[in-house]
Amino acid sequence: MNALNISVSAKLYNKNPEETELGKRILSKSIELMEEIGYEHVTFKKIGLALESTEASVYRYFQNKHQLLAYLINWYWGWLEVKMAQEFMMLNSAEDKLKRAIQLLVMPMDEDERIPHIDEGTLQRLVVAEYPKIYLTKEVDAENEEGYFLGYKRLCDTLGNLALQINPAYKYPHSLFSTVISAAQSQQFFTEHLPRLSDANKGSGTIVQFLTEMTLNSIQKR
Amino acid sequence: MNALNISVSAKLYNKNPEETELGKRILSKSIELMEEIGYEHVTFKKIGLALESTEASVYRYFQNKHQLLAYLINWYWGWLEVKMAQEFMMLNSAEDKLKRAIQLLVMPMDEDERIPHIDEGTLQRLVVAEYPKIYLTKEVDAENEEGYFLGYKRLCDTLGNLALQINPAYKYPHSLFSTVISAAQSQQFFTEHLPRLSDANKGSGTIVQFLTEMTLNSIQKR
DNA sequence: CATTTATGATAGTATTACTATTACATTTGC
DNA sequence: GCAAATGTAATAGTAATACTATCATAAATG
Repeated sequence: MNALNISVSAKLYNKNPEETELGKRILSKSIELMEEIGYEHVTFKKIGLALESTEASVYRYFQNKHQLLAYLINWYWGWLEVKMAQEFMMLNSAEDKLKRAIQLLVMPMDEDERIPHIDEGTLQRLVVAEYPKIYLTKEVDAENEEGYFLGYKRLCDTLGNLALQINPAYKYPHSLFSTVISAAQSQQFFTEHLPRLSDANKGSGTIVQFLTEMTLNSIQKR
Repeated sequence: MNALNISVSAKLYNKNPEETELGKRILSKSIELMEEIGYEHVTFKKIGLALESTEASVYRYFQNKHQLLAYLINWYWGWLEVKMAQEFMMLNSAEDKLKRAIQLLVMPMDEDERIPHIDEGTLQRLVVAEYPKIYLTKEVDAENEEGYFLGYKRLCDTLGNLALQINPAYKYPHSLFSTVISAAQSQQFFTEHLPRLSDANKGSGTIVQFLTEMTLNSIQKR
């Protein structure tokens, strides 16, 4: 049960929250709180209160709410990639790896006991509910240069390369996997809140099947 | 050059903006302003100022910024559907209609001179930059009941039915087209701001090809 | 001509998103 | 064991935001 560190760009915090107790409690509580009341309704004051600490203390770690969300979401993509790398070791074909990757994107996550201060399941639900908000802003270009989106980009690359192993002539690996990852998130959201926009009833099985078919049909040479 | 009216649910405004001059100017100016400075930076005060009117006047038409955005985006989906219906009359096969629909989702739009107070091109760019924000909130279930997302749902249905004409056994028409419509938007955004997440260089051609291939490969019986 | 409707002008409130300062407790380095 | 650095709490203050309310007036309508 050795510790595991997910690396997140230093531009995503004022002061590294992984390095102090309060920092870790901020991560833990803000995931909870954001998932519970929604990003828009969160303020640093409320986080401070929930921590029995203060607004000012939270500001020491993160410049603002947006940066905090970006941190959490990047952490999640980084963690998913580690998780995928582990699982891929047990698989041989690129196709099996892709299938497994799609499952990991969609299936509810268990707590990773190597990282006690972050509840991965809650974080996953947070990502489903909020992830496009980190790039859909007028600051996207500046933040892109700061590395706000590296986690997402890396994950897309990884999956895109698997696709190219299956069919080196496939022309749209980046577009396909940014689409698949987005769809993995939005289909979960739609299934729960806007069911007319999906064909899944409950559970993640249908979403996995839909995405797997779509992915493999797109890649395969014919 | 006869007028054309796009119907938007009455729950999406306090007072129908299409019915007064000021209302139309509010639509026109807020599209411009939101596209220019971004949703987050818009306030009703700024809209009032841009109109040489007042904050209070804007509040008479819309309860808040979120409702205004929802109105504009619904208007856009409604307008797109009308546009598609027109174009479909000139086409015979469901496949051709789907191909054309994807083009309309992605290609830059010309101003529709039947509706002088709305610049469809600017509105399209606004939708690309902001559309998930109308449903990614904790209020989604309540707003769904008010009809905030009808435009999107109807468009998905329409395209899903075309897919079923091609292959009545296809299992995921709703998921596929909510994915394709979302991807049409996000690929435009990525191409401009996060190019590592797409394979398109410039222009909308590559995006259209990618989406068309993905769609047809998914639907087709094999 | 009377009245409804639309708009403008102004004021006010609670909340948010910060910034700054001070003080104190704890850890660490020597 | 002491000094310095670090982490945190407490408090105060500011500018902007998101509204709500009221009143006056102009224009449209019946």
